[in-house]
Amino acid sequence: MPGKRDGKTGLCRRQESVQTMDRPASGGRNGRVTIREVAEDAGVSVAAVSKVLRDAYGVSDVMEAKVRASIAKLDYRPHTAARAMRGQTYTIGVLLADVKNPFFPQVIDGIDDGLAGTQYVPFFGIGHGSTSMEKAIVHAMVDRQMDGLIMIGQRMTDAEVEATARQAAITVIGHHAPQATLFDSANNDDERGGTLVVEHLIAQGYKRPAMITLRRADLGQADVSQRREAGFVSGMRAAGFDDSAIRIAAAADDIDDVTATVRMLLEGPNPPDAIFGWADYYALEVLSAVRALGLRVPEDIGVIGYDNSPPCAYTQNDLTSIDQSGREIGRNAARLMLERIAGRKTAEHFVVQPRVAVRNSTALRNS
Amino acid sequence: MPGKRDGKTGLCRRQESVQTMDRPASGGRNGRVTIREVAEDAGVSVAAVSKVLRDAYGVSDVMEAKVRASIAKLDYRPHTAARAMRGQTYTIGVLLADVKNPFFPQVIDGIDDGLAGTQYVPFFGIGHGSTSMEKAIVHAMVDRQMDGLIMIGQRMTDAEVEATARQAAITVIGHHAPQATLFDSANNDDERGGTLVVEHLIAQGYKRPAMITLRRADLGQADVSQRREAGFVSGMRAAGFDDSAIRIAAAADDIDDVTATVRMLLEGPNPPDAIFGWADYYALEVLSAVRALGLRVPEDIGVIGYDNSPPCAYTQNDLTSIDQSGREIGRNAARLMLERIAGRKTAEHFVVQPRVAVRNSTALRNS
DNA sequence: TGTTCTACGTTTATCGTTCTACAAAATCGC
DNA sequence: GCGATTTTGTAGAACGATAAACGTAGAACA
Repeated sequence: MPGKRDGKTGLCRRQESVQTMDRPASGGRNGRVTIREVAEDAGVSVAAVSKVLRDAYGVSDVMEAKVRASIAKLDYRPHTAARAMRGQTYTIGVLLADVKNPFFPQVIDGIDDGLAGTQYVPFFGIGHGSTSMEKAIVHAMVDRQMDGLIMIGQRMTDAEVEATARQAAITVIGHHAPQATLFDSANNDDERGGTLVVEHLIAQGYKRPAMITLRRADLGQADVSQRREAGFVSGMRAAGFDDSAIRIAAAADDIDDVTATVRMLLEGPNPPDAIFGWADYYALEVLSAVRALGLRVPEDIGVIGYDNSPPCAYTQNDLTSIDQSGREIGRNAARLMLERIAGRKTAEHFVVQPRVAVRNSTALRNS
Repeated sequence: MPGKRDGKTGLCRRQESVQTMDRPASGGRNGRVTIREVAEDAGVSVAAVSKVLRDAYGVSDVMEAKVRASIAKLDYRPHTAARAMRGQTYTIGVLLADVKNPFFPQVIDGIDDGLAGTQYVPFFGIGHGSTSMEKAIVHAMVDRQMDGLIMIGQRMTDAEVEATARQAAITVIGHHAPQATLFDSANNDDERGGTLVVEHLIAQGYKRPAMITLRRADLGQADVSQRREAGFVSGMRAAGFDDSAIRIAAAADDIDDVTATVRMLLEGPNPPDAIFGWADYYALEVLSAVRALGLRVPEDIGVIGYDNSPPCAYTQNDLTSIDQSGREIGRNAARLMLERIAGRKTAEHFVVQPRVAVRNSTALRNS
């Protein structure tokens, strides 16, 4: 018995139990108005109300008016779980790889923009940077019959995403899969962005740029950090650097490791004079590390990030960054999602061009 | 059998659309394994499977083993929507007042801790600082039969929360309602925290502390910013300040307004020598503003925040802050929630004591 | 020995929607 | 004015779980 819920089935001898009214928090309807009551009140059939709700075909203006009046009068709200049994849930699951990344709020704003005025509501799952947690969340979303999933910065493989795509519409953000046919994507051109970084640093007069990127075992070529690395490399080559002079250090997603990696770079032989953090939240930690070493930014060392998230603008950061129009990306992701749900069967991959948002952290002038 | 799903009622508004047979995106089961198939495979009744699933009373070990084997073999996952019709959804809705606040991730980690090992999954709704949006999200959560709601930093009135509490178990975080009986809460002692700020600043030698707080029309006494203000005021009084010397300026949740407010304070008569931002994300903007004015921190002006969120530790911020043990709060909120769902009927209000996390931004020494 | 209790398992009604199939009414074409 | 459509509306079967009610067999008790 211990550990089991609900010790009483029909076993109680004294069955006279008074039907208490108090509804515990869980289960059971709470005097919720149902579609049946609305139908009764409006003097039409249940099916008619359902049609009005879904904006379906075959509803006269007069009937619609009656039904809407009753809905308003009774303050009826459709029971989403019941809907899910037959139709849609009008719910979009959004998987956030983590909640600390200051870039994501912009994307979320964009998603909200794109969903505004529809019946769809976004709910968020937070992956905490763990692939297994991401998978669990995706499962939980599918179990809940969500109509579509938007995944931001997730690290699942394309195959895993495609498997899920058979159960719900999917749009990925921060993951390049231009060849994918079963799901859509919305991104900026991360490779171009990586190259922009080099071009900007060189133009500012820096001579020895290095990059700090994300260290993870499970990254594939589709990952944004890898694309940015690729762009960085080709930019460096184009600027005349020998491959042996192109330095990319990897650090775990953890301030201590980022700090240690920065130290290693700066205290080693031939230290860089500018560091590119693959994302703002890395670059902000790079700033912290170089300041802790007593270096001046931008004179002793330039720092540049990626995302152009709000903290970049703070005076104490004043961080140059690559703007990837997060809000625009979010807006388009929502649009793609709605189109998929509406029936589009072919894949679409939205890409926006990045640009440099110049601030003081790379303000070294050509000497 | 696989019969004709989706003849799709020839009812489309315009008859242009040719409905294809497979609709991955919306509705309909996708070859999902059902409880019935599990029952058949295991050679027991569906009720038996259901009992195993719910860990309910009346299951022999041998039957449980059989059922679990079949579940594993068929990779069965319960259909949450179907469960919601009769029982629970095993879903906890978490309302985040906004995503930008760097304090919330800690709380979320705590919630995850508290939910780990249970069947419950948290899903997040994001309020973007708008009360109407908060209400919409709460509605959406209730519509989806979520078993409980944890609200972080929301601004709804107690009456509104209590109305919702009749439909789902509720725990609030960042909102003081010690008298509430229908829902639980988990907080730090914000009033004490406000006083701690004054005590710390005075001990460091600052002479004229001021506070910058949140300006909103709809704040009540239950709100954390108000509690912190109250603590600040009583701390100042205890330190011997006359009421006329206690300055609390309000700024909208917006970097430009915070910057303008800081300017106004510092360029006005009798400027403060230390500023307390009611939350870290305000204090970080205060730091930005004072640096933009060319002031040195901590010599010319001390700055202190509240929450002790990760960015405080960055060298460029090095921000003293009040630690309110967010993770602990989150953990307890989850615990309270699970207890409520399990049937607790009396309210419980968890409070943790705040403490000062000293850093360089208030390092002025007694002269 | 008969009665009660307990443990375990099944049958079946039910939750609130959607959507197919069908009927009735209105409109159209000629 | 009459058949052929189109429009508007309804009835009722799912959807996949939960849980109340009940059956049965054996153990414990008297």
